[in-house]
Amino acid sequence: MSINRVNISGNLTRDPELRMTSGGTQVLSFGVAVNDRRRNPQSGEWEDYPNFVDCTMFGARAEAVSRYLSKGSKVAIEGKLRYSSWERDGQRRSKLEVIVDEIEFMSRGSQQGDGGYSNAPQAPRGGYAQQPQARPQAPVQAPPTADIYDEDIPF
Amino acid sequence: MSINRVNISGNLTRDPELRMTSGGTQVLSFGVAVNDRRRNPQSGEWEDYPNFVDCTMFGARAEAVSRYLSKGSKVAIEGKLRYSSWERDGQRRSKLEVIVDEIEFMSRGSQQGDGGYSNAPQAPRGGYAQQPQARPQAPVQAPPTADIYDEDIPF
Amino acid sequence: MSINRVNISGNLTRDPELRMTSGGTQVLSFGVAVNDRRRNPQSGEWEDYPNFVDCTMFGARAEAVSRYLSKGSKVAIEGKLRYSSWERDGQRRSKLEVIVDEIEFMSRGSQQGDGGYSNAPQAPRGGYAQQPQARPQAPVQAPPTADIYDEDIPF
Amino acid sequence: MSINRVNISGNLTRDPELRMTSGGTQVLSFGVAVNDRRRNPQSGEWEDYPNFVDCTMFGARAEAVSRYLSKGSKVAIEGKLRYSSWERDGQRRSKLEVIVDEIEFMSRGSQQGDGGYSNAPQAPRGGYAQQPQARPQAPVQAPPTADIYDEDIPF
DNA sequence: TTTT
DNA sequence: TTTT
Repeated sequence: MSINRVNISGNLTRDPELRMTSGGTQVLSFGVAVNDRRRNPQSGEWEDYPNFVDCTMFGARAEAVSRYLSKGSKVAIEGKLRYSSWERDGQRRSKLEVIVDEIEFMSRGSQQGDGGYSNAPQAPRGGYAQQPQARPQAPVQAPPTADIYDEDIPF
Repeated sequence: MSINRVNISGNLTRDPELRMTSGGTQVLSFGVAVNDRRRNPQSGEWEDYPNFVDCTMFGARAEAVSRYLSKGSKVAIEGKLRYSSWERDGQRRSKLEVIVDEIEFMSRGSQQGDGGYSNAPQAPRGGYAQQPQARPQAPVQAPPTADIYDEDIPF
Repeated sequence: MSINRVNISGNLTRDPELRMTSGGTQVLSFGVAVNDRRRNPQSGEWEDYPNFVDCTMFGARAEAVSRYLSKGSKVAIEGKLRYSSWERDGQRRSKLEVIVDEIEFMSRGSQQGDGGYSNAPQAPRGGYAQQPQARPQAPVQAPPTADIYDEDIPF
Repeated sequence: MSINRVNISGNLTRDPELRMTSGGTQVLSFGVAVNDRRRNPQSGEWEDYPNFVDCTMFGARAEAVSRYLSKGSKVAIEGKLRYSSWERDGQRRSKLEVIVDEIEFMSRGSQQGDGGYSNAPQAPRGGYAQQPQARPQAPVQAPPTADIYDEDIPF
């Protein structure tokens, strides 16, 4: 009917949260920081400006995916925009988020202590009862940037 | 660096607004309703759920484009997500919008009185000083839907 | 699994062809010219370079859509890339095409004689038995471009 | 003008090739296999159907990127479709490829011998004179798939 | 011509 | 704040 398509890549800003609708549908929520590299008008330096995008994923895959994602994980996502609005304290609020159709893991998250990075998903930790929120919060280790810019070229 | 790409189609929810930054850059703002056709769980009827997407376009094309768009215009847009946040009344607010890289006109808006439809952009009305907001608000004439669904098929 | 997403807009290069698989699935084939506007390095003039993209659409919607499209129709398409290869005369041949998930009509095609353009889909001509290939081949009337460029701006 | 946007992810089918136009522009060519997971109609098993997509990247980034990619590397790509045609042996030939605007590394390729995986790009091996084609062809070590499917869920 |  |  309409075209509604989003493709983004970035890092999870928090551990994903898994919940269930009353109808039994699994719902996974997480935030993705999509960095925009721009030159700072003042300093002239290149800086990353994060675009914080809330993402929601439904269904059985949501549950499976949740076990492989944590804060810091790098992902590529395909989905669509979804608008919602509500009222709070007499004020109209609204948000725009991304409903995830496809997700690819570009790294495991920050849970490992070895300092290594891997495109292999982390081994799922804990049983199905374990809530993602219950994971120990390891210090976030910034992954090395995987992108190349003209300014990196030494000639 | 990151991938950040949005493709949407829909109808303008209001006349576009053109303004200028202090640096002289033209900025065009408009809203697009991207409809999502879903079956109403209660009634079982097909219904359009609108996703309201705020769009911003920069530069000289913004000014040109503004003369061809009005409330109701159907457009196809390519752009990227941009997040911004600010504080109001001690409350943190944020929004996600689409920065427009490419726009295509799929109809003229609602300004014509002849009931005809055209994919030709409306002739630009008025000179450069005329503000889009100043346009007379003609009654909106709904164009027939241009999409075909399985349920339309009579066999 | 993988991300595979294409969004294009352009004009049909020929009337669509509808056929049926042995399994009874409807298959619609058409070509879309996606114009790329580049400056000619010799003349310095802006020129449109067409990218010819073969598109295929499956299922009941394919049949319905076929009645609203003809050579010259402007469409916006969302789909995915599909590769296929075969052998002919001992030579390996391959092609890349777009499998259509979503299509939007941006104009009716060239079948009308009035020279007018419309974003209303053409009234379906003929009953269900009528094959698209049977349509009289009207001369193609180039639709006016619906896009605005910087160079159009008279100041 | 037109919308022309492609987002894909997949694995390099060969080491990238870097060349230079007569005008001094760097051109990087590589193939990407974008897998489509479908159930085999005969066996009922899930199988990967590869879509082989030729990719071309221009400019200084092309040269930089070439040092971080090799056969097997997983990438996410954003770009546009480009059609070209030519004549060979009196036969008209054409191809559709993707011109790369953005690339992200989702793994290093197959050049390492340590069996480890990393989302960190491989350290660039060799000086600028070294041609990608000159790289020793290490045995390809398949990374574990980074995607989760419903059928992986053990309940 | 093909990757995982 | 909303379009069709």
